[in-house]
Amino acid sequence: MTPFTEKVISIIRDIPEGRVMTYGQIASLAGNHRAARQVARILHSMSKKQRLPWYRVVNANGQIVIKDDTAYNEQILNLQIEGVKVDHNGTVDLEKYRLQL
DNA sequence: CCATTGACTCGGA
DNA sequence: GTCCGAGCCAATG
Repeated sequence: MTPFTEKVISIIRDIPEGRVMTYGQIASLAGNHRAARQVARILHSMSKKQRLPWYRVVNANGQIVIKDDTAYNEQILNLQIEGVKVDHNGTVDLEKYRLQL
């Protein structure tokens, strides 16, 4: 692991309910604003081994972009449970739910 | 160890 | 609004 990875994980764990963050935002906080992809990758691999609210992470457009359909639906479901509205495109209102720092 | 991949992002046309 | 190209770098094989 790298400090970057751990930082990303801790940041994600701190995302409160009903809020979301973008990959780029997290990457930036973790030290590399260009490591958005790694953030995504970390989620992909870590979510299998740890409990992370990975579903609170969306891309820069507030849209859920994920290949695995099962996880995709799961993400939307979890967000809705927390009160985040997701439209039929799998997009959330960033202006409203994005966690500002 | 080297090569490929990818839940991304940004800027330009 | 769209499409394209390039950057970035950890994880995987």
